[in-house]
Amino acid sequence: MAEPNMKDIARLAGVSTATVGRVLHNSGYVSEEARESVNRAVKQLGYVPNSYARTLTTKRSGLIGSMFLENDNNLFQTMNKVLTAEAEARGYKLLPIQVRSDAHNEADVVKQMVELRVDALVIISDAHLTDDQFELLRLRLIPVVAIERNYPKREIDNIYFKDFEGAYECTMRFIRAGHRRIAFLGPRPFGKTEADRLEGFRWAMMDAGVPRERQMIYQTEHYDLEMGFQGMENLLALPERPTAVFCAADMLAAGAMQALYNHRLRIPEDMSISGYDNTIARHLSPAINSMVPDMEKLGKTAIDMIVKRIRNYSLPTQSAYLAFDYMDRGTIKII
Amino acid sequence: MAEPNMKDIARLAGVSTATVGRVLHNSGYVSEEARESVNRAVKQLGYVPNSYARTLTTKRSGLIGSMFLENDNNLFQTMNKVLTAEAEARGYKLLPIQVRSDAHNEADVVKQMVELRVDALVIISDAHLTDDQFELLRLRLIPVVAIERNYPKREIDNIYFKDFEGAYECTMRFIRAGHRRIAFLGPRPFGKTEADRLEGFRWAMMDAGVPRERQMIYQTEHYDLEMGFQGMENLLALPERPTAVFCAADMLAAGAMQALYNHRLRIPEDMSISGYDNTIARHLSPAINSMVPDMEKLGKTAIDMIVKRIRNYSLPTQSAYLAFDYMDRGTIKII
DNA sequence: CTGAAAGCGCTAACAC
DNA sequence: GTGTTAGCGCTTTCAG
Repeated sequence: MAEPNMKDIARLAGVSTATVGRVLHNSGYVSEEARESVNRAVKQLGYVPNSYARTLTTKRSGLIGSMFLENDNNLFQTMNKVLTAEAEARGYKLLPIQVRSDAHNEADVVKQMVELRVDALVIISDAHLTDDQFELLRLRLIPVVAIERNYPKREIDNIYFKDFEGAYECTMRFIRAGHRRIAFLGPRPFGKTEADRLEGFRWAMMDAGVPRERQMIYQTEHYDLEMGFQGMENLLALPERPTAVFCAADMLAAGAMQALYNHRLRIPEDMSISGYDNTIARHLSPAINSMVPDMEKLGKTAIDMIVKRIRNYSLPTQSAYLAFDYMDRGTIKII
Repeated sequence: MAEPNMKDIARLAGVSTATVGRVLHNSGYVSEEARESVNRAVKQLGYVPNSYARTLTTKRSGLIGSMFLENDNNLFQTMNKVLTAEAEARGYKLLPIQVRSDAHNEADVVKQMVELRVDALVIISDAHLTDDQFELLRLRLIPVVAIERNYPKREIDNIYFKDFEGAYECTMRFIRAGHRRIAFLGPRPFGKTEADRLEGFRWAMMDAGVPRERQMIYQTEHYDLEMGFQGMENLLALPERPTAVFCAADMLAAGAMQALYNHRLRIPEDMSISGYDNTIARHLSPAINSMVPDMEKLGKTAIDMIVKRIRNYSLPTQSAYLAFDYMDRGTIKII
């Protein structure tokens, strides 16, 4: 018998399937005697409940989907980890689906999620949805929470990190250490996250008395290593080099550091540097300062929003801003 | 109507659910007329099939589970990516579940997989199972393929990488460049993979005329950055320093490079180095030589083994050894 | 070419 | 305390 079911258990235990159910869910009154014989039968037959039958009846999958793009760094992986942990703590399971960039796949992920009847969906960062997909989710009354993205026209909860404050603090650290010629090396502001990081830098610099037009800013198209390399090369070629570079992502810092290495410039003696997001900062030579997002809080907040909205779909839109911690690894020279 | 089903479609299209099914699966004869009105109804109602009902009837989930431990590097993530792609090409979906190390979770993952009625299971590297869990899978006739691990007593297919050959080649590259004082910095041989890498090094060295007892070997407990750092510190403290270090994992190389950085030793001028597995090799300063596992092949092989065993569970055990490619980034000095 | 109907395994009333 | 039974939405014969 490859697939024993409740009926098999009931028969072997000499009870009805209802009683088996009661034992399995610890609900209602069951005699000690019945409970034991059911448990024995379960063990003997190696019974494992069929989640499909259960979901079909209860119309509740207990699944929270999570969509994310493939990505070199492990930021999304970490997010999924905390989401999984928190989801389980609240009686749900996380179903993480990586959106591959090839072909039709992108459009199908949401359909897949709906097919699996997820009770809610987390959209991580730039795993963008089309209007049709949002519409599908709305029709199905599936709560959606977006991380690091906002969809103002839609009833979608969102969670952001305090990127303005984070970038401001990062820059301030350089300033307080005596730097003035500080460069910004980061992506062009294609999203709020990116824009906030740039603005955080700009405001800190202005507060330090460096007017906007005199600020050194190198913008990249993405978060790629090569672009960080190129950025640093450009900055080094300037008539007046910066003494410090604020990289708006660890991966860009990694590329930048390869350029520094080629030029035989040392950190922090010849150049001060910091990264952002603390993804690979710890693994570089040397390990660099970075901003650490509060992941625990992310998990808790996201799942909390979801649970609330599952209870009441028509709640007003929820928002949250989460903090960073500065991780100092000594890559800023004090001058 | 939040959840239209086949009956709703049938009613709206003026046909029976059987016909709806035929249209949905492109099977059997359906009049053009019927087909169109069904498709129209599907669109109009935003119908999405209920996978739970389908699975309940067909007793085939179309899911292939994949279990892996959380891990700093993105090797497992890459594996899941190729497995997903290949699974989809063969009409399956991959269900990747990360085994968290906290509490009971470890034991429950397999049960979860069985609850979801996965058609097969991939065990990645050291996501080890207990005897009970194997037994559960065997009872259910669920095919299992293990990557980088072997379970000789059980009917489990396995896939390995050619770690002996890979390590041999890595070491030979140093030797051919004129090095003799080559150190091994890698994990103690707690598994076949690890043992093979160590042996590959040893044999290459012996072939180069360095007797076993004169080989410099520093063994670590795991693949941690800190252990790589410590290892390099130890090697540098030797009366006769190595001129080259073969790191049996990129992460160890990253740690080792932090030690080199502190000592102001440059790569490859002062020390030649190579990593392994090509996980973060590309991101380090400088980017280092590494062994690149053939991931495409891994995906294809794993899913192929699985499909074969789904067709015929009692096939003899299948094994595969996959090759590496050497990636030269110029971190070996020619002497 | 199309429809009716019998399950798949489980849950949740509702009786007893 | 326990058992009966009616679905959940789909696939799949089997008749037409």
